[in-house]
Amino acid sequence: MKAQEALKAHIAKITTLTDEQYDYCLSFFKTQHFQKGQVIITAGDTVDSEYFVISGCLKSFFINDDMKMFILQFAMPDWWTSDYNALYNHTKASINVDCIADATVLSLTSNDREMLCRELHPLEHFFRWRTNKGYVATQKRLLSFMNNNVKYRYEELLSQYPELYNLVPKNLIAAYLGVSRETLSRLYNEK
Amino acid sequence: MKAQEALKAHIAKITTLTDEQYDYCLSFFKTQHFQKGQVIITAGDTVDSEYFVISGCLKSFFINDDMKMFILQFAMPDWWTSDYNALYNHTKASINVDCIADATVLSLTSNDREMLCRELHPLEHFFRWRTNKGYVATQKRLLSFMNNNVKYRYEELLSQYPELYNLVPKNLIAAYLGVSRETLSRLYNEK
DNA sequence: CTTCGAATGTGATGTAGGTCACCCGACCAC
DNA sequence: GTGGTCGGGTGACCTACATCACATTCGAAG
Repeated sequence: MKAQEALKAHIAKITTLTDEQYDYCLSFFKTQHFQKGQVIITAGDTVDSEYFVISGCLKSFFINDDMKMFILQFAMPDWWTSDYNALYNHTKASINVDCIADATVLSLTSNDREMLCRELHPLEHFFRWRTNKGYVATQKRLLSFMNNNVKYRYEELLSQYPELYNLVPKNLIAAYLGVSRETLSRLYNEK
Repeated sequence: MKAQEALKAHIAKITTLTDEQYDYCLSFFKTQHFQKGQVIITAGDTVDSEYFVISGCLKSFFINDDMKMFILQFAMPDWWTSDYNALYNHTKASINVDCIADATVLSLTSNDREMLCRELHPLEHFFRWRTNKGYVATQKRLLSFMNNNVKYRYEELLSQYPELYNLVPKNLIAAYLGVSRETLSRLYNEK
């Protein structure tokens, strides 16, 4: 199946499993389809899975007391997303995940992940690598946040992910950059 | 030895090793002492180790083109620090690490870490856990950055790590919060 | 004791970005 | 068609914080 092949290729970049091991692993992943607008994780609910994006686009975001939205991540193909804080600490979700563009994902429950990591050392290696990549990327983003103004961060984002420009409405881009949509709108029009 | 016992206890919270395995692991860690002001990692140099803090305090920080400093992390006892981006991607360091308060640390080279992870599955599990913790914490900090004003973040920081108040000069606190020291100074005096 | 520099406080002024208000046009559902 | 919602633009005004300049305190080195 196509979706599983994509995940297999993704894992194979980092670690090596036998075909039997792949089949075993992949049997715990569930293919799911989401439509634009569909909610996947709701703040306050319990979370038991993480999601590997095959196609389409999800977003993970936080809503504060003033109902303002802050986007943690646009999850594009080959990316993973969930509320990892809730997932690892077994607490209620504090962030939301929903679907921005019709998506196909593979979902894996936290229990199954831990079980697979216990049974298959190479897979634990893979997940260590993956989390590490997320950690480094988040640190970079934090630094850019402290260091650079909105304009710079906007151009940085679009040069890294040009596809976002057409895929995602500007108010969501603004929520990712941590500015108001008005300010973002002024950036590329004036000057 | 005392330092090694602290690390052993730290690892034991997450995973289980036999005494022989502990001895083996710990033999790759090197005890080092640093004095206040001493530099541990310099941006531009190569990085080959990460550091587990036994006592004292280190900071990891970034210096931008205007020579402004941004602090990524105050590394207190039981914390790990390094330039993980450089360490994992084998690039030159882009951040610096130095010593804020006389410190004892255990250092581990990246090569040894990878080798130990390969040989000892439980240790790979430990490192996955640790990175995950850092990832979640950094995401939280990023959200707080987008969401909260300086005053809130200042109080959040001090309520979480009250010992910083006496240990660390205020200009470093400001560099962690991403504001000027003048603004921080005004926060607790006026009002 | 004196000198120096680091850490800190504080006033005056500048500015990036937020907030509010209102606008338009596109795309539905009915 | 009409009404509603969503994405997006723009003007007027506000505010949090930066920047610059200078003063003060205090501890370490001489």
